[in-house]
Amino acid sequence: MSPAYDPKATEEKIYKFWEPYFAPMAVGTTKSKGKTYAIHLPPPNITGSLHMGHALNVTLSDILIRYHRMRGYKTVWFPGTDHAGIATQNVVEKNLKKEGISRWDLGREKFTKKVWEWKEKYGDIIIGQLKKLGASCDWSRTRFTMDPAYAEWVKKAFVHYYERGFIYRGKRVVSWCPRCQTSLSDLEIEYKEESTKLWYIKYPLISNQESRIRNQEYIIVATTRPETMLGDAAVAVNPDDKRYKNLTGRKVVLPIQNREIPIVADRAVEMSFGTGAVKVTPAHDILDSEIGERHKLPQFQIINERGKMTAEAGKDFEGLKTLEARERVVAELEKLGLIEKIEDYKHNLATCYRCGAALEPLLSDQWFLKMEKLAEKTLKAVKSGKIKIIPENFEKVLLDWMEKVRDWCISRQIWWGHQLPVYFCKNKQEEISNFKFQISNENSSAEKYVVAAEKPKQCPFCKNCDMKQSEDVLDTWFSSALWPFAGLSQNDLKDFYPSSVLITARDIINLWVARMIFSGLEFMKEVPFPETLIHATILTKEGKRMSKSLGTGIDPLGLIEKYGADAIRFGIIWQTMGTQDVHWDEAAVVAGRKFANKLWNIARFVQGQTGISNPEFPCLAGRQVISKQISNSELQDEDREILGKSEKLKTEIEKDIKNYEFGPALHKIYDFIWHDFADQYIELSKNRTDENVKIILCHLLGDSLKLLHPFIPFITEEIHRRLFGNALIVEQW
RNA sequence: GGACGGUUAGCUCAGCGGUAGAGCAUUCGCCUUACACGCGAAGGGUCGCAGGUUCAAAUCCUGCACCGUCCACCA
Repeated sequence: MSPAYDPKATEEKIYKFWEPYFAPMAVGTTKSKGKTYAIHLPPPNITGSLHMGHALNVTLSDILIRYHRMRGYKTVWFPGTDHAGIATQNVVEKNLKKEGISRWDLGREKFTKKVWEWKEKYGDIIIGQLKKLGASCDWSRTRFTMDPAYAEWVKKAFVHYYERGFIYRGKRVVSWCPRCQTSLSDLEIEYKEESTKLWYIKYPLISNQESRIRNQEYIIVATTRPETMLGDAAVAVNPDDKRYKNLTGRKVVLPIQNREIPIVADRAVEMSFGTGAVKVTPAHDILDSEIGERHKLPQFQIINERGKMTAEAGKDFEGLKTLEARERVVAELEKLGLIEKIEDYKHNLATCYRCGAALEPLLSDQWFLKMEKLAEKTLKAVKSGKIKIIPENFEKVLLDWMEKVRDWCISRQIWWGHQLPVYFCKNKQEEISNFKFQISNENSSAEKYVVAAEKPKQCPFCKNCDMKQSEDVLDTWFSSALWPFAGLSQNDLKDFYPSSVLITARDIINLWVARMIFSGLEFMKEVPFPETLIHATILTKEGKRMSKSLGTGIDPLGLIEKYGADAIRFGIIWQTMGTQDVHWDEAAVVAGRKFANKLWNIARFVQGQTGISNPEFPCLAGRQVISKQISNSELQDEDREILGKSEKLKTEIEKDIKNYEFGPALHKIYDFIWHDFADQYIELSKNRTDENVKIILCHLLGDSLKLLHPFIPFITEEIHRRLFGNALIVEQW
C-alpha cells in the first residue's frame, strides 16, 4: 500500500466489483429476514448534467441503501430519468437554434426524433455520473418516464381519471408562455420583481338620465397593463366600498373602444389598492375571468398566443406586440385627457419557469384534473400521519397548498411528452365557438372525442373516419406523479410498494411529492412512501442559488476528478447538519480527502502491526486475525475504553441514521477514528507487542470500515478487500 | 402581503439551560519508521441588537434589525 490514497486507482475498479450486489437480495442475518427496503431516485431531468443538489440527494439515498443492505434488508434503489417536457424541449430547441433551425422548420416528427437522440446521449451521461458518485442503484431496473411500460401507465391513469369524472376539458384563462407556445400550471410560474408604472385611467361615467352624454364624472381605475383595457368588459368595485356604493349598476364608456361597460360589485376587489376600482378583462387575467364568470361578462380576446394584439383589439392595434400596444393606448388616453396620473410601481411579473418569458394569461381550451377529492385524500394521509414529512415544518407547505389548490391544468401545447389518449372525430364538429380566435385546431369544445388507452378501431361518431389523436401532451409532472409504481413489474410492486422513504428537495414538495401521494392513493390504494425526507438546498458560499445560467453552479464531477468521490460525499455530508441550507464550502471536501488519507494510513499501520503480509486480494490473513478471540483476561484499561467507545459509537450511528441525522453521524465517526482510534489508541499500541492489541486493532478497523462504508464506500471497500478479503458492501453490519 | 429558517472564531458551520467547539485558514516547532493530505503547540469569539425569565442564557420568552427560502390571482 502506498502512503497516499489514490482515488483514481480505486474507484472505477471498485464500482465494477460492486455491481452484482446492487440487485435486491437479503444478506446475512435472520434479524431482518423478510424485510424490504426501497428508494426511488427522483429521476433527474435529461436536460443536462447533474449538479450539487443531485449529489446531495444521491449521497443521502446511497447511505440509506448501503446501510440497510448491510443490515440484511432486501434492498433496492430504483434509478431512472425524467423526460421533463418543456425543459427538455427548450434545451433541444436552443441547441437547434445555433444551427438556425426552429422546431417548426423540422415539424413535430423530426423534432421529437431529435429530442430522443438527445435523451439517449444525456440519459447515458447522467447514469455515468451517478455511478461516479458511487450510487448503488439496481441498473437493471432503470426506467425512463417515456418507456413503453411507463407510457401505458400514464394512459391508464388519464383514462381512469376521465372515467371517474376527474378530468374535464374547458375553455379557461390559463397562464400561457408566448415563447414556448404552451399553457403552464400555477406551479410552473416564476415571479420576478419588476419596476413598472401604475397608470390611473379615467373611465367616463354615463349619467343616469342622459345616456351616453359625457359629463365631468369619472371612475378611475389603476392598472399595470393599460393595453388590456381594449378588452375590458366591466369595472369592478368592492360591495363594501362606500366610495362607490351608488355607482354599482351604472355604466361607463370604455375609452378608445367606446363600448359601454357596467360597474359591478365583487368581493375579490381589494379596497385598499389603487383607487379601489379595477378594470375587468375577462379574457386576459385569471382573477378577472372569475369575476367575469360571476357577472356573466363577455370575453374579448384581444391578445393572441404569440403575444400580439388581435383584430378584436381594434384596427389601430391589430398585430402590435403588447408593449407596443401599451404605448399607443397610453398616448391615445393622454390625448383624450383620460390619464389621471402615473406612478412608479414594483410588482411581481409572472414568467415562464423554463424560458423566463413574461407570461400572458390567455383564454384557451385545456384539460384539467379536478383536485378537490384528490386533495382531500392527500390531506387525510398527511394529517393522519400515514405520511410523515421530515422535518415536520414542511408539512405545512404541503397542507397549505393542498387546502386551497385549484384544478390542475394538465395539457401542454408542446411536442415532447405523452400525447393525451384522446381521439377526435375528423368529421363531426359542431359549430359553436364563441371566439373567433383559436389557440389550436382542437379548440372547438363542440368537437367529438373519445378518451381511451388505445385508438378506437372505428370512430363511434361518424363510423368511418381515421380518428386523430390529440396533439397536446401532458404536463411532465403528470407522469412523474406515477413514479413510485409506473413501469414496475408486478413482483417489484408486491415487494417494494410502498417504498421506504422519499428523499427530495423542498422546491418540489407540491410540484411532485403531493402529486405522487394522491396518485399512489388513487391507483395503488396506499401511500407511496411512509416518510418524505426533505433535504437541504446547496447554495453558493455567498448564499446564492446555484444556477447554470448565473454561472454559480459547481460541478460535482469536477470535484470528483480533483478529490475523489469519497471526499465529495464526505464534504457534502459534513456540511449537511440538519436541513438547514448549506453554503457550499470546498474546505469540507479538502477535509474529506484528508480523512480518507488518514483512514488509508490507519489501515497501513494495522496491516503492518498484524503481520498481514500479502496485501493483495484475496488475502485471508486479516480475516484470520480478526476472527481470533480477544482475551478478556489480558485486557488493559485502554483496551476496554476504546472497545467501549467503539461499541457506543455504533449504537449512536444507528440512531442517527434512523433519524436521518447524517451530518452529526459523520462528525462522530470522524472524531472517533481520528482522535480516539488513531491519536490515542494507535499511539499507545506502539508500546505493546501482545496478541490482544493486534486483534483489537483489526476489530477497530473492521468496525470503523463498516460504520464508514455507507458514507465513503470506495475507500472503505478497497481497504476491506485488501485486509480482510471479502466484500464490505454485503458485510453484515 | 403570508409562512418558515438563519444571525456563534477570518471563512463554512456544530452546540440549544451550568466555566465557548469542529473543519478550513493563520502562527510556531517537528520529514518521531501509518500518515507533511501528517504530528505537537499557539493565537483568535462581550455567541446580531434591546429587554425579560432564572441561582445560572449562545441556549428559554418578547420586541427590533438584517439575510435567505418558499408561498400568494392587489389589478
